[in-house]
Amino acid sequence: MPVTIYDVAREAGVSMATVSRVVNGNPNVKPLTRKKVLAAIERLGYRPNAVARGLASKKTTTVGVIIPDISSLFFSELARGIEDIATMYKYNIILCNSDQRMEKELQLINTLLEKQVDGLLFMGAEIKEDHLQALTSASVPTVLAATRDADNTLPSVTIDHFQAAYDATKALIDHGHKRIAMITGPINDPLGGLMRYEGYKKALADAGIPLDEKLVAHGNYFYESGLRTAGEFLKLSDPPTAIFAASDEMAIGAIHAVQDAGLNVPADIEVIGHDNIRLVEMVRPRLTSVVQPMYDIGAVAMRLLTKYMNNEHVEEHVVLLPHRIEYRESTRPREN
Amino acid sequence: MPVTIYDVAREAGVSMATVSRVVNGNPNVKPLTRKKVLAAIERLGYRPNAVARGLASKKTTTVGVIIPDISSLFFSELARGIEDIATMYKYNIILCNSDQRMEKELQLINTLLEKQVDGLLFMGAEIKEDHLQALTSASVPTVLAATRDADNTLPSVTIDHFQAAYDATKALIDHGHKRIAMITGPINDPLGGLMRYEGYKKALADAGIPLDEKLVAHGNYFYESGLRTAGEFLKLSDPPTAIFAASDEMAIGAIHAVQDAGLNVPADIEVIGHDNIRLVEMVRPRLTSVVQPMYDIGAVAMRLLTKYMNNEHVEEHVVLLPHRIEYRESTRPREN
DNA sequence: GCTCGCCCGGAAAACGATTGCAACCGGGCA
DNA sequence: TGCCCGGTTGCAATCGTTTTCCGGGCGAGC
Repeated sequence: MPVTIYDVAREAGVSMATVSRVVNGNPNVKPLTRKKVLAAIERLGYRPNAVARGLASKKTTTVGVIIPDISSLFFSELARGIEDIATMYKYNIILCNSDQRMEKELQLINTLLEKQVDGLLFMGAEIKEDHLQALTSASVPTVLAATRDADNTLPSVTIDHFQAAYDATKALIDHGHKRIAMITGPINDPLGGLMRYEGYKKALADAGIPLDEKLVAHGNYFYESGLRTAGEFLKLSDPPTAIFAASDEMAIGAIHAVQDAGLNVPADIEVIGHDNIRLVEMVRPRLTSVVQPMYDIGAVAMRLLTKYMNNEHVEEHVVLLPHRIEYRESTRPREN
Repeated sequence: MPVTIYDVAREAGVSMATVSRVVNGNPNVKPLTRKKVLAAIERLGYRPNAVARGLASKKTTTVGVIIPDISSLFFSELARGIEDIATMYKYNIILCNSDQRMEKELQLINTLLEKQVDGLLFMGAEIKEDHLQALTSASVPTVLAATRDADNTLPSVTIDHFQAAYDATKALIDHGHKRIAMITGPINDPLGGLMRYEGYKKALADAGIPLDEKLVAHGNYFYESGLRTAGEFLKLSDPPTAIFAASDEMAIGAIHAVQDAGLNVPADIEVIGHDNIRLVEMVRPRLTSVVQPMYDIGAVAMRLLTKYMNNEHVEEHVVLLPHRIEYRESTRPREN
């Protein structure tokens, strides 16, 4: 039978209330009394029951995290940022994989609310009406990380995907390319799929380069799909001279497709990836990539959430983190 | 104010006890009554409070997971295995990063026990006396994943690291190599550092090849350390003709070191990695590697834990999963 | 027609904390 | 000497469930 606050109270000759005060660092306790209580706690090996505490105080110091797939390089880095900041603020994380399946996402939200989490951190692709409804069905603050809902009703932390794709495409254009292929994400991913594609299109348009549908493919962010779709590009009668992929894995797949075709990166074809995951440094040639600060996105999102949980004032609930392009050997050195 | 079981009871015209029975699927409820209760639940949008439930039932359906670093490819895959099985058995996961720091590990164990987790899944390198003591200070079942304590007092799920390293080294020997380098893990890692090293030594000894200390380096499992230590090997007057690394990242680093020196893998130097993370398919040449089934280790560990939590009988508390070598292009085709 | 069980469902006691409120205790001040 | 006051402490209600124990009602067997 575990020792309870009552046992400590008896042992120390005080009331439960006093023990509770000592445990919670309430200053209204005489130093001598505090010492007695602390001694009793030590002697008995008392460990406060967080569940009971949660029931009484209506706070669990736990936040729910819904993530598409923790085994993904991208999301695991994000998760690390989340967890670090959570720890810093004394919160624990209940981690759930959703596989982006809506049904599972909704169910997870519900489960987490049942567990009385103090806040919710949500990652996913599309945010539908059902999500919003589920998320607001209880009054726990929610923050979206690396995602946004269509009309920005929920707080979120992302980068400007449109601009990022624009920049990457522009960089390729500045290198003199006219035939620039893009491997984007699934069409149902508003940010990774659509926004990046839009940025690509805009950059082409601004440069007066006509869009060629044959140079656009949709991948699933994984290596395989990059390898495959880039392979298709190379079979065209008029193949691209540069490729921009919406994920690093796909970009690396593209590089290998190029190499397998006996061509050289970057001499024959330049490649730019997206996200700048750790992987980009582990391939030859090392991959030029749009830096999406995953760790920071997670960290900032969690920080934001703590503010909501403490009822602190936040001035801007939609935060855009800066991005930039990290140039490596999969693109040719710039002129300047 | 959220709706409670009491509200539901009033709405349905029954007692709290009956509502509880319905919610928990207790069969002792007349179908008609059940229907009334279910209707009331629906009408009110009742969501059971898991904290209160946990207090009353002394079960939280939550397990604590202590992991060195979730952003590592190796551990995130493991975590995925854990989470999948946990979900399957209706458990949630509280995920904590330890960075292998003992102090933090002990503190995390304590926090998780305070939160009344029903079980603990621990990953780390070395298990010391302090760990054992902390882990047994409450009576929640614990399983080690991808780790073992020195005298196997705790349940654990791993592969046979000694044999795995032996096999890898042997494969290299069978290819005719005499100068085989090893990049192993830190010396304070009993499995990844020591055991693998022991297996390597034994294989050499069995083949009558003298151990050359200059061909042994300790890395930290990361790419960088593979790149660096392999670079050192190549500077030797009598460099190795094969390298076995205790992690895939280090192996890939080694490959790049070799390539950067103008040599060819596998023609000049063969390389074998360890773990078979997803990365091995994303480099050229693709990496031959010892398969450590991370996902399965996590899954099996979690499954084992559920058995302990349900007081089911388990016949073998130390489980060794099978390993094998997956041959790819970083080694030369075998003769047979 | 009566008794014996068996279902069902209710009352109420845990579960282990937090917390508002009241009480107590000296000391300072008038 | 009496009163007020601030700092400490205790009492007891409360949080929202689960679960034990009990009793009422009803069908069946004799």
